[in-house]
Amino acid sequence: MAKQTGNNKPTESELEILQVLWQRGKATVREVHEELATIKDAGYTTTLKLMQIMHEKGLVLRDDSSKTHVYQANVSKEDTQDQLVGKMLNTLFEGSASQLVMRALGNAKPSSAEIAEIQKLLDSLK
Amino acid sequence: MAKQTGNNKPTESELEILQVLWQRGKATVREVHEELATIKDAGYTTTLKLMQIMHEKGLVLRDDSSKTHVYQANVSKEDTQDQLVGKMLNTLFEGSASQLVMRALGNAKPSSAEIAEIQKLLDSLK
DNA sequence: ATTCATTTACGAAGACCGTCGTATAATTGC
DNA sequence: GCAATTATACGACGGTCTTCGTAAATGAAT
Repeated sequence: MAKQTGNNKPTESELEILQVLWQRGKATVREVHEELATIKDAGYTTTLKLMQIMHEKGLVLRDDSSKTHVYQANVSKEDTQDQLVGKMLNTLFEGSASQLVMRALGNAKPSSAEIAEIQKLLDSLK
Repeated sequence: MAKQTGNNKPTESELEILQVLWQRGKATVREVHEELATIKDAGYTTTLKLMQIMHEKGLVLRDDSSKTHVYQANVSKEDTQDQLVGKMLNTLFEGSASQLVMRALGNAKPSSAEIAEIQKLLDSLK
């Protein structure tokens, strides 16, 4: 999976599309569009155009051997998460991960299973 | 401190300015600009314009009783953090706070003091 | 008072983003 | 083969963001 080069972070709409691609692995424009249609409404050509631009940017790979092109993500979910979490850490939490964690945990009540999982990670960090 | 109304989240540049205002409490355009100059270079009027727009949007308060206006944040750091963390949770972590936490903790090695603090919060959540 | 520096106000340019309309090409169904 | 459907390509528009130039107002210095 290609490393993300610096400051070309995906936009909001591109993230939505990446979400679908990360989940499905490969997908056509139509498939992505239908799935997106459940959470927003935009025309088919809008999704198409966005995915074409993402292809130009290198955010996705495209198999155009048949008429209906098949897309897949070219950036990993993990790298993207790191990139955006990192940026948020700098611009909003002065680089303090624990502050971010406190705020995330404080608001979104995690289940006890999730708490246990974090507990485990915490132990391994000590 | 005014509640943030829905989807008018501050832009990247506006966040940089808010950072300065949160830190200093009150500040003139010049002061904000000088501080920003240490991390980016843009003209003075650029900072001025941004702060004027932020004032229109209600992101900052302005005291213009003297020629040199004095600004202060009109949105709290905490609300802004919640707003952006929440959005990131939805668009990148499928609403799972623990996943976000894991990723934040995994990358930015927290000190043992920070770990202890998170531990405490975790206990209180159980 | 006249200059000089500082400040605000304002407009506008350039870039990017999301949106869509429309044209063209390919495939399918009859 | 031909019409209908489905896909891609492409241009363009409106909005927002960042940037800056320039003019006008204010205040300070001599």
